[in-house]
Amino acid sequence: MDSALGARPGAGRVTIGDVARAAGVSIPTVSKVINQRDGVAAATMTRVQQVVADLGYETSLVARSLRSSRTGVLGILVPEFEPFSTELLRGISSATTGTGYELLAYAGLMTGADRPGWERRSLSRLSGTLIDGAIVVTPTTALSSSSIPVVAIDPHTGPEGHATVDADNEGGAVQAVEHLLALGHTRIAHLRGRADLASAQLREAGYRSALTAAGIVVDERLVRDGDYQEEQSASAARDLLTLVARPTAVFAANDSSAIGVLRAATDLGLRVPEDLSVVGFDDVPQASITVPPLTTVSQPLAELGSRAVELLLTMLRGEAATDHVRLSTTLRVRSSSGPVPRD
Amino acid sequence: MDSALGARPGAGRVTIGDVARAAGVSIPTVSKVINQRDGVAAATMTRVQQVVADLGYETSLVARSLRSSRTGVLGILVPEFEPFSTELLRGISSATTGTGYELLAYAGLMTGADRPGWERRSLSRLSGTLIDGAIVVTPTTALSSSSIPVVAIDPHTGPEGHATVDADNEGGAVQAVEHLLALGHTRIAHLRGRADLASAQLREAGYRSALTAAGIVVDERLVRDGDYQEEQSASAARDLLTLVARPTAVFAANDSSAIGVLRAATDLGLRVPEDLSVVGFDDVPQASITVPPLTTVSQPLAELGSRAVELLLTMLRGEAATDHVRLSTTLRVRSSSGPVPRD
DNA sequence: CTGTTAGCGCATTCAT
DNA sequence: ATGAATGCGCTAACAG
Repeated sequence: MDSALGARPGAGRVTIGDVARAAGVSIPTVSKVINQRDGVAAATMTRVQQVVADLGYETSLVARSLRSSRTGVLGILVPEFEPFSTELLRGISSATTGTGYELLAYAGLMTGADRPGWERRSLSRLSGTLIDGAIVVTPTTALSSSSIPVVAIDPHTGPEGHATVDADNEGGAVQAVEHLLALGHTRIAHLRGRADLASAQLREAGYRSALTAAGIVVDERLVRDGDYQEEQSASAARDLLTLVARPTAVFAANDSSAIGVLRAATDLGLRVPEDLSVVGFDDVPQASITVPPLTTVSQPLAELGSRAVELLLTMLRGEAATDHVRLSTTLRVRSSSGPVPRD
Repeated sequence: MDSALGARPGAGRVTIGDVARAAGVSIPTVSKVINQRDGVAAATMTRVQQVVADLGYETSLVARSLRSSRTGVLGILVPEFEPFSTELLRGISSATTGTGYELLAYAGLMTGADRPGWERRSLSRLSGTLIDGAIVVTPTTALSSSSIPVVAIDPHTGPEGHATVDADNEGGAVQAVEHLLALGHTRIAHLRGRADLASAQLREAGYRSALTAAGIVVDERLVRDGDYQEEQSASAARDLLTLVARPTAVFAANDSSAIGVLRAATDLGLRVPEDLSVVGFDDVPQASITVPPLTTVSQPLAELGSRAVELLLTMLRGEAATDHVRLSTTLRVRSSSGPVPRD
């Protein structure tokens, strides 16, 4: 007698087998009841449902997805959960509510050498199929051949190759620099982002074209690498701000960089915005609580997320979809930018 | 020649079988190589590793978890992705980085009648075991008998029954009310949260005890239901603010409610803080960008998350752990509170 | 209407 | 050192 087998459901999970045994039917019958398939007597059906309720049984996502091709779950793949991706998540979440899909956000949390390629790995791990479709946040490589529909948000390689939702990086940079020009600044520095990322290249391009359009020749000494990081930006800013002819304004490629500039300025005894104007990019929640509050280019993060969901749902329905959505940015003027200082 | 078999990995996922075939070995051998078990010749090992790299093979989380008991993934279960849970996520993410675990955040996105019990259902779906342990955010029921370690963040039923991390709700409410008392307010109203939630009850208790300690008898007409929601709070606030003896200050049970109060005040032509002081609870990112910026009780959300991770990791290691962590709150004084108006 | 037989992709004995 | 067989929980064909 295999005594210990069915007796103690308290130990582990309740499986479909436990339900079948308790209801006195076979496993496939329970499966049919659960999946609302017909071919089950009404009496059997209610009895099974009763047992399911009693035992608190829930089908295992894992086992089901191994066998069946549809799970009703959308996957969001992010490198880690930081302000940028969590804001996207909010938009994704509200756009998904009521569609019948559930959400599964996955962070590989890769560090160092493993980092590049995280999106391929994560996608591969979840595919096959835990999820019916995926939204990949800031992938650094193209996700061309995947077995499920994939939408990329702000891909670092540009919009080639897959369905994409992104913000107007170049246009946003132009807005930022034009704002500074309008305030009278002419010596405007730029802390660029990671050279390998499309967004960084576009923001730099916007910076250059706005200056050129205003008849200003770009002074290459005023263009430094901030790498999208606060630390590195702070040290680059220190260099910049101790130049003989120091810039009166800095356009940083993202908010983290801008915060680094703010720190450097404070360390050097420069007041913002009286002595130095600073403009960032992204408008993460932290941007409004810096001292002074940061003027920055706002990306509609939540909307980026919801548009990605819409695109993905369209693809899931098998309908043709525009494979590229670009949203416009808006300049959020706060207190870190002001008129050029008179000397 | 079974030509179409191993040749086209582009079609679906690359499975362990594809690798085995390409490397000319059996599936178990590949499995051993991948899981770093010994019993494989060095030559075979490197050959298999080469093929794995070439094909970009990654073990399927799904298949592995069905068979093996450990997945190296921590699950975060949330009702949906809103500001509260995404802030927690950030703390969880940074605390998990470098531990070797990956993160899987799951939102059931239940609405209406299905809502209660979402945590049981989600846990059951992911258990068995996609995840090695779980952090459940604001569960409304006890998760006593689960097959994996579970930590609850801010459980709505109080700290009974499971490992818990929460903030000092009552103490925070006391701070908020004492702040208003210090500003000279005596007619202080309270918009309470959902009656069934422990946090709401504790905040109300703090409100009452702070008033009582100051020798003020609670005026029950000044205590209304806001249900933690902006809409309902706005309408309750409208009632409150049109009373003959209207309150000069409102302590709202959370920030959403406080924002509702702000709206109602504006609609009625009342200035904040000149005519009315408003204090919220939570300090979600939005609290700093309201007009005027909201004075509120700040919960250390990111730290709540990281402490939950620490607790969970301890449990996963099989060590004994204190099963209840309570973090203190701090009052964040911004501009929505001021001295009592003179009349 | 119900139960039997397969097999999803993988990890684990146990043979060889 | 390697491979054949088995089973995880579940669903899809079919057979009774």
